[in-house]
Amino acid sequence: MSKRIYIADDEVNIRELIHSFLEKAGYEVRSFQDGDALLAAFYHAPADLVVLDIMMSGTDGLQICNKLRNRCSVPIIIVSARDSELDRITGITMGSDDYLVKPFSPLELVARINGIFRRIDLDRGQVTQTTASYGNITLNAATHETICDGRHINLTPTEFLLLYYLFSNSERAVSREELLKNVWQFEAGADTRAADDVLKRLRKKLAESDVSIESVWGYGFKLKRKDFA
Amino acid sequence: MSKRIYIADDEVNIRELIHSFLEKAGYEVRSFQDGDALLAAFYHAPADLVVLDIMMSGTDGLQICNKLRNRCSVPIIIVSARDSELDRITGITMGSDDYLVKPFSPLELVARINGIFRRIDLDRGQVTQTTASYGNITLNAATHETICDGRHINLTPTEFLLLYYLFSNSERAVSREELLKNVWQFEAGADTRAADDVLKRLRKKLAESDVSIESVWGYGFKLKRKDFA
DNA sequence: CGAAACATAGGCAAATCTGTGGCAATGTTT
DNA sequence: AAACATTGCCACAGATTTGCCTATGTTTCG
Repeated sequence: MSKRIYIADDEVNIRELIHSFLEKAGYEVRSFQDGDALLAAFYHAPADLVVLDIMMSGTDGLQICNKLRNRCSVPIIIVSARDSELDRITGITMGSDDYLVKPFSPLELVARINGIFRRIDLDRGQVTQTTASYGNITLNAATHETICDGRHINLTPTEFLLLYYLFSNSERAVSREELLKNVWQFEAGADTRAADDVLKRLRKKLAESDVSIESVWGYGFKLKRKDFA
Repeated sequence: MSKRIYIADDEVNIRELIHSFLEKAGYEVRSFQDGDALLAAFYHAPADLVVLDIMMSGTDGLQICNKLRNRCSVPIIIVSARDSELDRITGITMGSDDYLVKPFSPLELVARINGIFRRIDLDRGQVTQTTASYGNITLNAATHETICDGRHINLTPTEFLLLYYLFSNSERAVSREELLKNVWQFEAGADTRAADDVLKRLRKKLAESDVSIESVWGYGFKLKRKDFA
């Protein structure tokens, strides 16, 4: 799920610059003219990270930072035109996670934001990879979602399991028996065309995608990318 | 317990400067002439944070950073005489938590190190933190209060537990069995649709909110924000 | 070439899953 | 004691899934 970032800066140019860069980086962004507006929105629905200018009309960035910090552990980045050692140290000591001096590179901001999220992930120790990809399709085992070029494909449980198994063994052909054993947990010997049926439906749903499921005559199936001539 | 910090820098003056400042700040410090020595010591006894110069004899700082990152989640700060946007972005993207340009203020380094440890503490606290948020809803485990847009929502104990569990696992789909096990503490296999019942009531109560509880066919449930197209 | 084996597509119906409203058992408050 | 809240269960309806069946291609092999 995409992370939500709130920005407060009273210079409209900077605000929109940051906004567009962060959106391009895949975040959901909302920007605000001043800290009080941000704070109100945050109370309404918390963000995953906050970018604050120090010099704003109304409550200044440091105070906003303080209020947020008292309330929760949301990561905060302060951006400011003021550049002195003392300013930077104050900003960080007051509770912000980083302090950038204007003019700063939007790309650096993005990198630092990514870094903060990475730090949080590392601390959480969540390194479990739950996705499998092939061609332009990605399966997410954690959410049971199937994405093709950003679009959502609706797969039934059996279809999902079968495709996931194929994705996990994309480099080789898979036999029907193997599918029945691993997807259906049947014991070998079951004489059923069930796998063919699911495959039939999968092919229909994946028609628009990059991925095709070739049949290996007399054996089973194997994944292949369509654009491979 | 005092935290242990390792420093690698081949300029002896800088090394000792940093060393003394960090010790004054209450950390246990060991410094090394180059990255390889630091790495060897780290394998022997890991540190809580590492400060790396980029330009060192032997393996350079970025590579050391990489090796450490592959191995564990220790926080890393890179210090370097090279100052360009690209250098900073590369450093952070490669896995460091911060990038400081020489000459830097030792006090700022200390402040940033404190900041990183604070971030880790905040994240750790999060696990046992009393509040969980999703969309515009915040659950407070301590008071069993549920707030949506500042308004109060009245949840029964079971509803609260279930929603709290969903909030804590908002990034993935949760199966019925898992819910029964964790919310009801039933052992698996209980054939009950109690979860569906609570979900039914929850959905009704959350109808006005940002949050919707989607069902994952044949599996369980997953949180989703409504304003997401 | 022709037959047999295998694979695919469409349709169908049984089985499964999910949401809803109602209801009763239990415990709690007034 | 009566009103209330909570919560699990049931039955029903609607939707979805899925295995099978049949008809129709496609490949292999004698």
